[in-house]
Amino acid sequence: MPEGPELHLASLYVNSMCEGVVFSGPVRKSEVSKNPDVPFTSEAYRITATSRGKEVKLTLTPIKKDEPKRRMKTGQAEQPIDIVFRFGMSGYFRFTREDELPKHAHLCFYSKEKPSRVLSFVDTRRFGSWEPNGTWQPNRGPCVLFEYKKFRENVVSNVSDRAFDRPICEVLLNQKYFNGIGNYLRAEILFRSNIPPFVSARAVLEGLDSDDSCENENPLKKETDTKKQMKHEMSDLLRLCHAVPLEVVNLGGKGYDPTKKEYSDFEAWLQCYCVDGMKSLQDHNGRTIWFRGDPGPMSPKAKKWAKKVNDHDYTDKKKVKMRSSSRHLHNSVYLSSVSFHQVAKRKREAKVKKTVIKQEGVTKTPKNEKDARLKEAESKRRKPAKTHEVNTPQRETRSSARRRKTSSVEATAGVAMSKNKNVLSTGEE
DNA sequence: CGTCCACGTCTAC
DNA sequence: TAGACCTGGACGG
Repeated sequence: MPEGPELHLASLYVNSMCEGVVFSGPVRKSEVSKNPDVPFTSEAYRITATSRGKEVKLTLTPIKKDEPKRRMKTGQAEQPIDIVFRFGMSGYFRFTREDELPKHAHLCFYSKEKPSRVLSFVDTRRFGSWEPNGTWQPNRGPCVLFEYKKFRENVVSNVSDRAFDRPICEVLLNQKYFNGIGNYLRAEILFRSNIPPFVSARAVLEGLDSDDSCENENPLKKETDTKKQMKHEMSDLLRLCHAVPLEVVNLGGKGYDPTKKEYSDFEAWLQCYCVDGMKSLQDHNGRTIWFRGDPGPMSPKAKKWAKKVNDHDYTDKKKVKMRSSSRHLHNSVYLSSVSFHQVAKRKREAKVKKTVIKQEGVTKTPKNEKDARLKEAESKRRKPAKTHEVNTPQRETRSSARRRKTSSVEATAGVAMSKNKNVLSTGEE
């Protein structure tokens, strides 16, 4: 669940669920968590939340009574405290009855009522963390959602930073500059801007104005600037870093609470990430980047895999093959956020009908366009084309009809995508 | 059953 | 620039 929009939706969730609720007693941590204890206890306190980028801050505010002395004695808090959370890969908040505490609830706040209700921080994989009396992590930049102006200035005034030497898709995950952007957002943002993922970040960003003209509400200016301006604004990468996550927030808070919603909205919203017909590659940090068309000049090619088992091309290829072919079908395991889960499921189902074929290439020879076209045509023709890997013909059972996205590991130039989102190809070999 | 994969940081060689 | 840190769903055998 956790990129900027989900963190913000989490804060909205806490504020709406906990409005008017009085909490009481100590904050309890699960046995298994390695995060710090939260040394706070109060007879009566309230909880509110705010978010910034990929962090959420809970504020516990004791409700005033008029006997400070007594409270002092019993170690009761008088002053509010903040707890700053990072969600890792699977964190989220839930507010439930005490008897229905979710599995993997690692930090719990109990309400004062008889059968208590509990606000809990749930985190299956435990990559999440919290800091009592914490502040926003100092090395993280301004929030792409709610500090847009500062965010923009921070990037524009620092493009000379070595951090921008890298490909844009990798820089977008740098929280010092893009606090709130994560793996699905970077794919969606680049997709909409039509910028290949592996082009130099500096090349893309330098020349952008620290002042986003969209922010100027000056009507005169609007009039004078025409379509050109609009176009520029729409394609301005930094603006998209704000606008795209905002769209997710606007899909609704319901999209967040795993119990309530259908996640079809979120699924339908994705245009690139895990979408059939899109390509994917591992970036230099081993993260999967989804994109369409040309990967760009700084793409990692197939080195990553090739180098490992260099001599043994059989095993190596086999391995590569497995990844590429099976990966797409599975990216679904997002426990904390059903949305992703559902997304994958839907795609798989849709897949059955469609028949997409793709070709993988991780091997040498980037082929030329003609080949690409031939391949594509070929794959279109034979439906469930098995992808032939050089040595390992990988078979795909029709019955299991798994879904498959295209992947292209090679930096093959953009293979023209057919409009049918289903088809694609990119193969090498 | 085993392998692969996942919305993210972290720290250590 | 690798691992480490974790759990669990989907698949393949």
